[in-house]
Amino acid sequence: MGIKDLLRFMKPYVEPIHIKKYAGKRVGIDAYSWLHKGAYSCSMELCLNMEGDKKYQYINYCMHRINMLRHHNISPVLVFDGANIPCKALEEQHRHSKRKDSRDLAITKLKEGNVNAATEMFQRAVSITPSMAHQLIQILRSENIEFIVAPYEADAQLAYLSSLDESKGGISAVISEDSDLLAYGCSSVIFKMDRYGNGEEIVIDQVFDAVGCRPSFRHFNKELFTGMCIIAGCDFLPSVPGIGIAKAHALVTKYLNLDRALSVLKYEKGNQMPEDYFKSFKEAFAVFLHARIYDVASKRLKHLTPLPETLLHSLGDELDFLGPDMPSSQATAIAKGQLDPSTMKAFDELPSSNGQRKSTAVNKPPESLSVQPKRKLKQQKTTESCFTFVTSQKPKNKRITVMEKETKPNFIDKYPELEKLISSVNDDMPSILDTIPPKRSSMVPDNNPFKRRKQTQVEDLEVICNSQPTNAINEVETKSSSEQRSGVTDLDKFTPDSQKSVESKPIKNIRNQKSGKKAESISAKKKNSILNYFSWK
DNA sequence: AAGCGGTTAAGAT
DNA sequence: TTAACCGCTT
Repeated sequence: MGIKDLLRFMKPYVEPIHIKKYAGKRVGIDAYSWLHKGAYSCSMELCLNMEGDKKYQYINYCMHRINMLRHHNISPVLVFDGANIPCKALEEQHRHSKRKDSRDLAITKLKEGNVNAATEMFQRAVSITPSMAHQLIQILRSENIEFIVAPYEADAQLAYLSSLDESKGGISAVISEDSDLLAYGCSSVIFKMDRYGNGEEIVIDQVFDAVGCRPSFRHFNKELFTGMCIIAGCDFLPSVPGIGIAKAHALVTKYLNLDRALSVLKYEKGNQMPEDYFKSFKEAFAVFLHARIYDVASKRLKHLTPLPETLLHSLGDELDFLGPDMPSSQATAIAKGQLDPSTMKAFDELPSSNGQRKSTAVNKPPESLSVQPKRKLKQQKTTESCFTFVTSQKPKNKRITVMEKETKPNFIDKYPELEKLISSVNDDMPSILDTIPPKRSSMVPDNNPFKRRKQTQVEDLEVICNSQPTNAINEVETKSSSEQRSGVTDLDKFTPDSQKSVESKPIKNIRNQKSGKKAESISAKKKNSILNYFSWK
């Protein structure tokens, strides 16, 4: 996922920070990455759609982090993925089938009694369903936490918000794990943020401005940077064999012009280059720079950055690969979390995550459990456990221990029979949670557990942060004319001589040998050349 | 020197 | 599931 090796390559520009750097600011969050991490701890419960509240622990995880941010006076803005864009359809399909395989294997292992192996496979099998996202959204609503569901890629939406002034609903930084954010043009991205708020930040303007730091990005701009990312290999277009991030960077640095860089690339690697590479490149470029996003102010879909008429033309007036446009009302309903962006059905009418639960109760977030008449006692306890982030008067460490111990001893005892396991887990759980006084959540915890641990760590970090690289003197700046730079990234000027090659079959190379069948069926569609590349994966 | 496939160690929940 | 490392290839 993301841009191959980009983060490693950008290492010199990574700065350890603490999130409190953004105190008083709005910060965007790639909700999917949190949902996914949160789902690890309850992957089996989610995969099997087991009864009980354990499967809502991912919500706990997300809220924990949200409250950590709020503790530092940061306004979180959670951004959810919408529909898949067509160019990602194949990859999604692929992931889905891998997850299904993992799930089947997990169940087999479980039946065999190998719980450890089963757990591992369940963790590979979890997928984040719209239903899960919606459950988190319901909590966010009730807790007055800002969120938005992107029409398509959350990354693009985050990049758009990142480009807006805070006074216009913009955000000052993005928390994510995905290097794609940089390719989308986010100005400030925080990677690997832990539960205390420590993370690694890349600020793209600092990258462009840095003198004497290698690799040098002097004279780069966002378009060139995105172009470099695509050449290095991204989700939408694999790199030409033998080309990685370093070569891509060297090419773009040398010519500061994507047309020329690609021409040279074709000259040097033409024989290994798919015929429609240029067109695919342009489409990938459009995905990164002109993706469809939701504009809150106008309540409409817009392009991340305005799409030049000429580029539109050179793409054959064909923008389906960005996902279809949609009416304002629909886009708004999606953005507000009222419509499932994939099915376009209202969320309340959705069946539960795997579509087979009888009771609606299990489909509701833990918050609602206190009004469920059935199994009241147990559920109230667990409900509380789902909100430990908010109020606990207890020391955090104690809580964490409780949560950890809650699971394993339980299902280990029961593994021999899957059916029993599914139906009865939680029903006779040891009441470890009994020791926790049932308290109702309050939004802003004064006793926020993140505080203590953080302060010491943060101070250490600040020392690190202040030590800037000072080897600047050695850097010899390459002279390049500004005329050369101006407009050089204008993709409209692309003159690929192989536009029609979209219809041609993908060139055989190492990557497509395994999936030749798929590749052909796709090229038969001859719709979108990016798809041809996906079939190679 | 860079890419790339394979292996291994460390991390998280 | 990364990240780091090794050895082989270009």
